Amino acid sequence: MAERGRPRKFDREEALARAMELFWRKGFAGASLSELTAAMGINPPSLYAAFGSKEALFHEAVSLYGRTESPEIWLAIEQSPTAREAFDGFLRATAFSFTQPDKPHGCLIVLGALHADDTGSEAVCAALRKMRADNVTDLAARLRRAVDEGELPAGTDCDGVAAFYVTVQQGMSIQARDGASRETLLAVADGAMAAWEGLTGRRPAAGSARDAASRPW
Amino acid sequence: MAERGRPRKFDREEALARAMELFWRKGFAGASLSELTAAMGINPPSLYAAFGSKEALFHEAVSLYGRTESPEIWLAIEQSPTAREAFDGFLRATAFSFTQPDKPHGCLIVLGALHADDTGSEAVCAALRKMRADNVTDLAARLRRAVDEGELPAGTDCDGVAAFYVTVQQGMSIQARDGASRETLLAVADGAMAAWEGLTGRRPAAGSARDAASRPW
DNA sequence: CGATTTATGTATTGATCGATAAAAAAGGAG
DNA sequence: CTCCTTTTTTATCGATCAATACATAAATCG
Repeated sequence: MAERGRPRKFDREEALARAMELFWRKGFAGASLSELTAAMGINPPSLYAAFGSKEALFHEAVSLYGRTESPEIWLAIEQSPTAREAFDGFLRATAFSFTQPDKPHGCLIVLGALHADDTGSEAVCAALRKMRADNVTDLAARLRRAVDEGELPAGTDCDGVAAFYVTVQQGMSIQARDGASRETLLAVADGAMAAWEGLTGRRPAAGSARDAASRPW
Repeated sequence: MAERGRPRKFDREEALARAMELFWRKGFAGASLSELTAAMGINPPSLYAAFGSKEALFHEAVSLYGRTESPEIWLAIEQSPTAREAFDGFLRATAFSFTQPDKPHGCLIVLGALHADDTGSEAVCAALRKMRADNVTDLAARLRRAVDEGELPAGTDCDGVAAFYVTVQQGMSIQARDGASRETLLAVADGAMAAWEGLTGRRPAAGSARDAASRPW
């Protein structure tokens, strides 16, 4: 039952946290093995013995990120009594999470691996893309609940509204990485909420694209 | 006056277009020299003789991108009679530009170099960041013009509104890269325009962050 | 104790990165 | 033709990439 062999000298969770921070700041491809091992305070063989590979380490780092950095955001979605408060809290918690002092700004899941190319990062890129898609699904589910509960009209385009708010959140990752202040991101959140009534009120029946005849572009 | 020496065998503009397309698809760090030379149909010495370095080639590619891929978007800003039509056209042109068949989806300026780390891409990253910041400035200038012309009230937070719409556009880059359809992006554009009246109507004086006590909803 | 097991530190591995050296090739100038 | 300039092709350069071989160290087991 007891541990066999030489005991590990470093704290696995602590090393993983350092790796997460580096991936968050520099992306999957941008964080090299030498940088990772330096940040984690270990040598390459220890990294591979403990985590398997750079890609496996990244997946664990993303999992840790989801458990430690995002929860306030999704708590707002689940625990707010109304969908409007849920989405407002979602965006406001995002503004706070993306501009924490002493932490990389923006979201690891958005900024961690955008290009499906970088040295065999296809699987990594696909995993993050799926997480981003799941976010849209979760937001849409919250909107459908609001429709069922009578808060929103039956004709609400839940997928479209969810896509809009996720798009704003993803844009906030770029803005945060570019140095936008917390106040600026909160103003962006307010802007997005200004669309709430228009988006969730009675919609013009079918289709979101207006007739193209009137606009040459 | 005439050309001296052995004439160049390849078309410089054509090769640059191929490089732009590859950078657009894979980012600055993700596009390797071997991939670039293969796409451009030339050997490394020809690339360096014609463009100087990978970074200089990227800058030229970004310049070409701005001249060939974006203009419709900024035409909408300058030529629309009202600010509302300007921003609506801006987002709709973006939705079209980001989902062109046979071209990488999303924006090179947003997706080309997000992490200031990748192998000496600091200058590249800073250049794109400046272009993104200039976009906010340009949008804000259009809003100030609308204030001067009486279309928008004097208290309009032009910088805040511009930040909001740029954030939406940047989020559309992520969405487009993730496979969002043109219709989805147009719906997102409609969602952002649903915020127009709320954003450009009379605002609560100073500051963008609300005091939580007086939610108008 | 010796045997076993696991982790560590050092030193590399082959592959690929961005960037060039060197020499042959293709044009105009004399 | 012989120079001169510039581009071409071929074959790399040293640095860095992600990932390991190998021998040693530190623990438990019998």
